Amino acid sequence: MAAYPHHDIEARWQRFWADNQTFRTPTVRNGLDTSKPAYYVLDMFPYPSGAGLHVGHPEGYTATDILARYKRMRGFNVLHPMGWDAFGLPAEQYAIQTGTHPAITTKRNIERFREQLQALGFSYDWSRELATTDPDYYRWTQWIFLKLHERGLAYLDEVPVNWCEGLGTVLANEEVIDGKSERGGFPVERRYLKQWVLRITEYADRLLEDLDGLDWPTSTLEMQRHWIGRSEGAEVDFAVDGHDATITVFTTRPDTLFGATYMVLAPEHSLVAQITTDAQRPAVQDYVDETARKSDLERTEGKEKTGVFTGAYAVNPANGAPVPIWVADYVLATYGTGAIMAVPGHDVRDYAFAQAFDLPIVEVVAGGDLSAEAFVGDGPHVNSSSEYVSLDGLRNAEAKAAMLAWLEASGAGRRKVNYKLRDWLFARQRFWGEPFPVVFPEDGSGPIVLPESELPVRLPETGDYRPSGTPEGPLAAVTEWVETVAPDGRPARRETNTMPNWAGSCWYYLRYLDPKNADKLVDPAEENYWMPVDLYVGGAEHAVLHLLYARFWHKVLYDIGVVTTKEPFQKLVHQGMILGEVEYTAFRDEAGAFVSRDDVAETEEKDEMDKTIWRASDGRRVEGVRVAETEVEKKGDGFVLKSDATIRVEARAHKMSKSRGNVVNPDDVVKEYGADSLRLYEMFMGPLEQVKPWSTRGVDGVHRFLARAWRLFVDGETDGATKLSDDAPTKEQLQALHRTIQKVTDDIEAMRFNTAISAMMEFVNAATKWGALPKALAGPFVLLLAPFAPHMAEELWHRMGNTDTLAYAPWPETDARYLTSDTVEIAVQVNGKLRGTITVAADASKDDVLAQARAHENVAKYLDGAAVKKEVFVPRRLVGFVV
RNA sequence: GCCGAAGUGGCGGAACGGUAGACGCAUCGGACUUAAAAUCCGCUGGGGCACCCGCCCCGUACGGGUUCGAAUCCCGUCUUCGGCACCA
Repeated sequence: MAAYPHHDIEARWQRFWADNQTFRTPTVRNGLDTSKPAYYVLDMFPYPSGAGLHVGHPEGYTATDILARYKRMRGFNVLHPMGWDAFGLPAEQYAIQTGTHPAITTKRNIERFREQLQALGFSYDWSRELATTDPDYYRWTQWIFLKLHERGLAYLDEVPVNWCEGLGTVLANEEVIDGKSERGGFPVERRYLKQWVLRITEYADRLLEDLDGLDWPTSTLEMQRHWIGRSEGAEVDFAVDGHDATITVFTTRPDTLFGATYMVLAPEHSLVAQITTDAQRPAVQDYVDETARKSDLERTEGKEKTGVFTGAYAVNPANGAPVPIWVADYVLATYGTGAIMAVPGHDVRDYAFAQAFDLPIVEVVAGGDLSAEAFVGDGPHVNSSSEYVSLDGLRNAEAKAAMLAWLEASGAGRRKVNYKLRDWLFARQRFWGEPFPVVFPEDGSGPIVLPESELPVRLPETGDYRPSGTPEGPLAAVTEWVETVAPDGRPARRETNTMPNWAGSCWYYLRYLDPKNADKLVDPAEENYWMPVDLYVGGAEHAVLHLLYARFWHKVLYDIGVVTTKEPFQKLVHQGMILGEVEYTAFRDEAGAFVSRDDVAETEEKDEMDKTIWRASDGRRVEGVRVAETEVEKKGDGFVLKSDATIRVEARAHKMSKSRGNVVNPDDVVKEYGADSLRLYEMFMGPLEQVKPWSTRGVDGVHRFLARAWRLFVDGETDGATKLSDDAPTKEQLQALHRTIQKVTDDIEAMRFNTAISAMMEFVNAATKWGALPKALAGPFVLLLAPFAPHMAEELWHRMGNTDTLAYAPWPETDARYLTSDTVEIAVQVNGKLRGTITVAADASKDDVLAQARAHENVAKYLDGAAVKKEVFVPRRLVGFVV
């Protein structure tokens, strides 16, 4: 299907770029001309999986490559690096199965990924390539850990962790979805283990505030804000009647303190055992045991409230009233203080609980109907006074302020800001991760963090990679590695946990600036010149974790003077997912009869392939069968079978997956259509941020466009012979060119690559009609095409007689003279409806245009006999009459 | 349930509040060819009148509103996608 010799061309130019190091960017200390402006355009680096590149990868990479190539032509120094996020579970699992050291697998996968990326013609500076698994790299990951520890931001804690038997490891909260491991879907249970934890909460406020200056998608900013989850309120102390104990609660509604009719402790709360009365002890004990056995999933899935009375009472500090203390699992041990004051009148969860257990509901804010539901809105306070304090008549905001003032004055409470964000569990029981630079002396004294001079702490060359099945990782079994001596000479054991996958990706964007530096993480001169990253492109799945963790580390590095910017990534764009080709699915029952889509119900599963489907009317199983596009037709909102229009079918594109068999392999596309076609198609599909389905026919379309462009230059019969004309371009031709320059330039700047490509297609369509393309237009056009289809552009540039790469040729300038034409077409509306178009001189006066508009035959018909009340004149576009 | 994004031809998608459907795909027709492929040219939202240029009505998920004029702005509803989910 090759309509032009893309194989030869692409191989030749890839070799040229590599041989000539066309895209190598020198370091600042090594001769970079820093009088030029800097542009740092970064891709989220991939995990080099054994499956190789996916068509989703080149989407973002092509977008950044277009920007990189464009900015070079505009005179910027461009930093456009690539590397590998190479620690991770798959290599370790492969190691378990085959005994191959993960380093070997990783190296192999990286080589394949690099080859595949190079086959797509990306203009990376490969001299800056890095891998997180390289000891020269992770030495600095470890170094950052030392700095974190120095500043008290890394600590060992006995924390409830998500122990996953199936993976033989502990998972981070965010790696657990619905009580199962995100990877593999194994059950997860709680266990208490001593683990390294990073104090990210100390940076919560800064992480929140500094979001304001960033050019990021609003959804991502919102997700980060929610994840940090700052809420302002108060801590209130309740004395426990008959015990020398105080229960402190956190509340965002201190104004409702008078409405607190009971309290709830989380089952894990440390005071539960102490305050429970003997009579209630068996019931409480049972309840606590039961919740401990439950996974998070089971705890959250039943929406009905459960709980047990402890028999104890607390004293409401605002009025001295006794408040019964309950234990219930709807209160989380990990948020706030693990205890709440329950105000059923004005909190929906407390209301549900009070209803279930027949607890009193007191109105303290007027305006709702408490017999029906909790009232959470604003209103005047009632029933809220005592000998100590009164809020009656105040609305929420004033009542809050008044109560806070009283709490602080009386010592019963204090203002408090709380966060959903928790400290970051920073240890994994895995082999294939960064070792901690930490040893534990055999005598049982605390951990010793190694000095900088001992870095890097390397992973052992051999080992048994199997999870030990205990919370200790596989490294524990590598005796010759584990047994060591502490810096002071005492025998010691190494920390056998490793760092999580996020560690290496938290700071890689800095190492690209100075990848070979043996003395420093990054030289200040490099950091100063390049940072921050001007454009960062990657998947929305990293909206919270990677981006939040990286921002945290960046701020720590800022505090210790390694970097000079508060934020690492100035502008962020998420590319949308590429789905498989649209598929039509019909449903049939066990007897083989078709069932309409409307009559099919399905279970809600995370993974589509796990869904069960049945006929809604009788509950019998049905199965989906694929039907060809030719078998269906559009009817109403959806598609139906041509053979039976009452049977609606499902028409949708699915996520690419091996099990569905709809994965498109970029290698195949490159082989058949070439890299330029793949690049162009991925950009032409639609807006970068949008989810969009793959279409092989669409690839064909852009390939045809490239072939048409090729034929403008090269005679298909003789190859080599140029078809360009020496004629001076006409004014019309120059106008076409300059409009294209303008449009392509604007669209690249705004990352609207699909419409930039449309503009070039229009130019080629016009040029095809001209018969021959004048040389004076051919050069600028090739330069416009270059960021998108660099191989073809280089080849054509070369064939036009240029001897060097066009990678640094100046970007074509628009000439304003050719952006306007002498005449313009103007729409004529009467009462807002289009009634005709007229062609007038571009600089025609308002009166002339109006006169011409009135003279238009069809317009005149509508104006005839009607009084014109208003005339609208939009220069160069439209006139309107209101009658 | 909450937060965010989005609903436009057969399909992917274009449209500073100003001629809706650019560009591409698919379909159909024509040219070239012994034929096919490739290529080139043309048509293509729906309906109606005219069938010679043309003209009219409807149409951007649905219902309202603002405006001379709304895919675009405002209010409400529905649907889809992504995220969060007892966070006090």
